[in-house]
Amino acid sequence: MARGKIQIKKIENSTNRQVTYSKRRSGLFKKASELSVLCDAQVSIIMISSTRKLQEYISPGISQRMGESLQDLDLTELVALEENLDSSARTIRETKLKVIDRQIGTGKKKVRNLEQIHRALIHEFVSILYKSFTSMFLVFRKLVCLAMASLLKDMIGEDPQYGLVDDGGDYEAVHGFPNLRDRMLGLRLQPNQQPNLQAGAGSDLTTFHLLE
Amino acid sequence: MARGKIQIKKIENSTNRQVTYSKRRSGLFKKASELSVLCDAQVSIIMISSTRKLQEYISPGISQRMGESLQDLDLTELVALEENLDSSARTIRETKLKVIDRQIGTGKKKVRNLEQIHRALIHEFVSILYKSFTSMFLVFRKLVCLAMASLLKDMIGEDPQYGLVDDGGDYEAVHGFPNLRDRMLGLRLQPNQQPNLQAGAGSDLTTFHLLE
DNA sequence: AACTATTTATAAGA
DNA sequence: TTCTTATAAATAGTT
Repeated sequence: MARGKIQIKKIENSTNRQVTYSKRRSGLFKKASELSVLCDAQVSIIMISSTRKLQEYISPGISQRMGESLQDLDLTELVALEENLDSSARTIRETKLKVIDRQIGTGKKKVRNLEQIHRALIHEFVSILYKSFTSMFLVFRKLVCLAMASLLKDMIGEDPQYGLVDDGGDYEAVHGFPNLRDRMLGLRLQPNQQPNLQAGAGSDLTTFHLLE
Repeated sequence: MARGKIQIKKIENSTNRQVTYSKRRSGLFKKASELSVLCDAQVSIIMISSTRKLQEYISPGISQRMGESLQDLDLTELVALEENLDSSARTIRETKLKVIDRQIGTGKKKVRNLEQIHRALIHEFVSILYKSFTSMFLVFRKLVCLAMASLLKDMIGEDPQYGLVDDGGDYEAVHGFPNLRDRMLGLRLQPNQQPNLQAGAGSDLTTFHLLE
């Protein structure tokens, strides 16, 4: 868009492609940031470059209860969040039932007003749901990253020479590892494992170096 | 950025805010699309407007094995994907072990070459991992949306008059519903439930109307 | 939805 | 990587 018009097709030159990626990523994140402020919206962007780097933008102010640093999230948070969600839903449901009780008690009238209250309750409930959705995604991504880091550690781990002991060849015992689901569940017990993660300086931009 | 410079702060006028949201969302998604093509990258954007609409952009070509329409995903896909991932990891591990065997068999030489092969295997493994990550996110989001739709159905469901039968007042039995986790697990058994979902016409833009 | 005067983003070059 | 700058693209305010 500058010293000449370009065609929107893959840039074949690898260097140019990376430079353009970097520039346009900045532009995209800036636009996302402006949009979230101007329009009071929540925006998340996840990108994976052709060089296998995962980078993301998450607009601030996602949730007062779950807005803690990404680094501090673990699976227990997910459980807490779910309980939080259920608790909120329960409160809303109970309020609704009280309203229904009252309406029925006064003779099954004021249906229109009841419907308005009902709508307001739904509104609050959905608000909680969508906040939870965003938060749960963060937890989920965090879990996957931790599991990936854990798997990778097994493969590139402490053994550039594969740590092999020529003791008969039970390689499977040395190299075997549990599947991703077991690993994710296992993280519940060891929450402070750190992936090889490089956070932007206090900003909303985080870069994960997936490959050494 | 046109007929006058603006300050990047919340637009207080609701109409203007929505108009700007719509315009800038288009711009953001266009930029994302261009970036993914130009730089051969994968880009996902998730936005929630101040009017409680969730919208997303996902760059095409995510995965040949999981790239099916979002509408067709369900929890069984997640399980299949996980098995797929484990299978791939196993293949890579076995190949690696064969290479190690051969190297050891020929006298524990060629360590440099072995390391190169090892790196290539890691590379392939990470490639599978990040594809899986993206796919798993899609499945996860889909699950949450289904669960949310299911919960919402309970609240606004078939009963504008709350479907109450004045039979003694066991409202809890009528209005009680399982928690989100049970609901998500339950979806495994009823995969074709549809949320109130409105997909863009074959494009990469999907809008979820979270509130009627 | 369209129209433009401006601002902003950015491609190419340094 | 960062800067410069000519030019393309995005968009704020208006109709």
